[in-house]
Amino acid sequence: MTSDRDQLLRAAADHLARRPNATQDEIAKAIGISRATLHRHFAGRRELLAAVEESAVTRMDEALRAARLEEGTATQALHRLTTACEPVAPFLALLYTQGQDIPEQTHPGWEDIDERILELFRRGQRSGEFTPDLSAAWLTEAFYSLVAGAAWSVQSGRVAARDFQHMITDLLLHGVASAGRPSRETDR
Amino acid sequence: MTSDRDQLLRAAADHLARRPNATQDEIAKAIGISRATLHRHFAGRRELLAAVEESAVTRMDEALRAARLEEGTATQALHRLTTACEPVAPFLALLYTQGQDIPEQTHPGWEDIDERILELFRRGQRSGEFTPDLSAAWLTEAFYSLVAGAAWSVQSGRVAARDFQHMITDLLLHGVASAGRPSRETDR
DNA sequence: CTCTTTTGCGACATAAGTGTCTCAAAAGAC
DNA sequence: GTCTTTTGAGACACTTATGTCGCAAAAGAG
Repeated sequence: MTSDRDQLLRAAADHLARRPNATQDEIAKAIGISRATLHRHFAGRRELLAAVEESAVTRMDEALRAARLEEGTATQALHRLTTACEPVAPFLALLYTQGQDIPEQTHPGWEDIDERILELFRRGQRSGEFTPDLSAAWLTEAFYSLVAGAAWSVQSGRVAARDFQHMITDLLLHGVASAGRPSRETDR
Repeated sequence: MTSDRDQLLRAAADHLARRPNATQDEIAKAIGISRATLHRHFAGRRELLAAVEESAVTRMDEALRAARLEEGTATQALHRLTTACEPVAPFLALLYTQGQDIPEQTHPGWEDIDERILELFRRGQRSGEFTPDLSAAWLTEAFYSLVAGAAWSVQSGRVAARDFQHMITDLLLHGVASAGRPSRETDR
């Protein structure tokens, strides 16, 4: 039984998102391999988390590239961003459980990622699509929070995976108040 | 130097929110007491987290009671809820780092709390104030996510504490898109 | 099929963190 | 001021988890 490292990483990340204090022994059991094998791939918790983060940064980078945030309206770009983030969401949810200082301080890649998302919100504000009443910093934080929250809800079965993109962007763009909400076609 | 248990709990929770894997030794140092004293108040990590959760449930219960969610419009109630949650937000942020299964499974109090928030969103949907396009389950999850995200942002200095209530409810009610946003007075 | 690589198991060594205890010092109460 | 309570420090015992190793079995490659 040869294990695909990426698959192991994903399964381990999933388990850790639910049980952030899990031991290596517990993780190994949960994903169906031996502790020795887990150790051969990720020599301890530190290295496992570092691999998760590395993977998250790489995938977020790819997602952002695929989303081409400078093209089209800011609203369209936000849709593309959310869709592109979906496969990375479980990783982001896990990183949230490790504390807020990890992303910013341990991997330089986050700075660039944050800056690009921040710039999207700023662009939307400059173009008049997005309100200037809420700071771009808060909007970026809110975006991450909603993505992580959605990932957890999907994982726990409270909401359907197919609604991921829609529920985040709909709430982020239009909020919950009925008054002022666009009809279904106005977004595009 | 006599330590106030509640104050210790608060300080420990703050530290743990930033460093979820911190040892008791590290926590004790960070909050300025000895490990022995920390142990006298909270006999180990398990007991510390249990105290945090107990405190969070109690405070959320009080917050919900103070917010009187059945009174007035759902929109008004949401404002009151967010304001009332503010002092509990750092505890909620910490509980997020401990995994999503902790709140629902370890303390029965969360069920009641969740149900009351869920009911607020449902009430808003029934009255036509809130859109039926987004599930109440997602809205409840999103509410928690934004509260935790705001708590982290305030803690890290990225946004100002005085903006807590406004930035959450504004985003949750109206979203970020300029089109369709109410003027400043339409909320009340 | 053979040969190579990967894996799991079990045992034990090692490391890190927690629990416990004593006692003097510090702080609180009156 | 005296007496009581709380605290911190240090030492050591205990617990838990991780690291390491050898080797046979399982799996993969050709």
